Amino acid sequence: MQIFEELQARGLLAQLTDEKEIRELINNGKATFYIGFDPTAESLHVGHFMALCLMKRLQMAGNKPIALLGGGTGMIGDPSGRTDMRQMMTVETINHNIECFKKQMSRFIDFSDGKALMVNNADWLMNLNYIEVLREIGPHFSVNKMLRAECYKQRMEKGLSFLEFNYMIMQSYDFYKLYTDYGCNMQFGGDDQWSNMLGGTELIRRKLGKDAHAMTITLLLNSEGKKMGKTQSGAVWLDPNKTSPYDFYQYWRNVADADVLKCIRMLTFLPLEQIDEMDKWEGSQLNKAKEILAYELTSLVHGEEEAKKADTAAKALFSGGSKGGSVPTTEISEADFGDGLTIIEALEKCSLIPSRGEGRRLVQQGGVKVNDEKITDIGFMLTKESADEDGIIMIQKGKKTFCQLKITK
RNA sequence: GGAUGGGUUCCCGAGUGGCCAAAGGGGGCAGACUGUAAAUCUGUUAGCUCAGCUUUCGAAGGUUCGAAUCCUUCUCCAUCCA
Repeated sequence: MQIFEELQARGLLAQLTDEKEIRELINNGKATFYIGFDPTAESLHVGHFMALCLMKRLQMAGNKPIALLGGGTGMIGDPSGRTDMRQMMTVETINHNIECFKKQMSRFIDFSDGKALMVNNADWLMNLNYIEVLREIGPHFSVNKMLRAECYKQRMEKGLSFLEFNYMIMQSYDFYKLYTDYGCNMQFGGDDQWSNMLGGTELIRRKLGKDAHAMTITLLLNSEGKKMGKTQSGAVWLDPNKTSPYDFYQYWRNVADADVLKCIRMLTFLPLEQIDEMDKWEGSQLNKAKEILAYELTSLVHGEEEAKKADTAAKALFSGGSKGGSVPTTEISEADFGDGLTIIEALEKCSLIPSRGEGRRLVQQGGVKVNDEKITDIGFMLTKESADEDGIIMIQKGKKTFCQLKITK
């Protein structure tokens, strides 16, 4: 099975400009393709991860990837599919984020010996001359057509600023620039990028009379149609300091039954035959599939060692309550611990609650356990006797959230 | 630039002088049931030193014993006209 067929079988392909051409190119390793990443945060997230995996797969098949960092486009902010304008980022933030992106990307993609390129569109976008651009590029874009683009639909009701409206033009220009400078003949991206990407192929055709191709990756949606990789408190980050390997593991361990197989297919590198086998699993057997998903992904993102730790921690906690592995730990000095902490103070210390009021409520509703024993008295004191020989007190919030409070000398 | 409508708590959305920390829904959190799933049911959802107090209804002033509600100015958004 060749790379194109594999991508198809994994359900990764969404829209393509020309299926036959693209198949031909990537199966024969003749594609030089780019994927753009706007530095919107200081860490990559799951959506980026999918794109990077795609990059890796195609690289392994002999194609040449270009990772484009959006130092210039990040100054504008992509309005695609959003209901309101992004907050504008300062130049400092953008540069900081770019540095973070670079580090993370190098862990997934081999950039050595020109096997892959990393470029920053700030290098050419920042110095454009307004009038020149208008005359060179402007005539090739129809405002009517742009306004009809799917990605602006939501914005036609709420309002779209001229700043954001120009995003598509900048992205199109990127593709044009990469085509002329690096022979980049293909662009990949998330499915929400489709109209922006078509802008690029169109521009290349109009300006150079050449064909370039675009292909989008299916957005990873859950069975309710929402983007995966998001939690209440924000995205699931790849940076271990922003989302710990344990939390990362838990996120995937907890996906809905209906989504497990899709996630395994799209996100892991497990052979398709093995996945098809799992497809037959049902009911509580799917729990096993979730473990595999969580383990595989954690291992890809954080390394095998971290994956093992998260796995042991989870198994220990959910089937007994003993400690071990990488359970989130909060340390407290003996002096700070003093004669003891109230249960509320302890919850606060472990960042398990956003406010003390919430803590009280939790305790009163029976949502807190200490060393596996339910606490319902809000005046409950943790003392040194609560700790085991290693000075650890296991605090549990709800069914799934654990934190060990460790008293250090 | 002109006219009109609007900005309410995490989101949507009621509220038009005291009974308002503000209806209802969504989402979140917790409990029950389970498989760390889904569905369902129940409770809860501004903060604190929690039967009390403090901060909140775009912003700043003002009227009033008392303002999310009335007045003034400012600001932001949408629609229509230019």
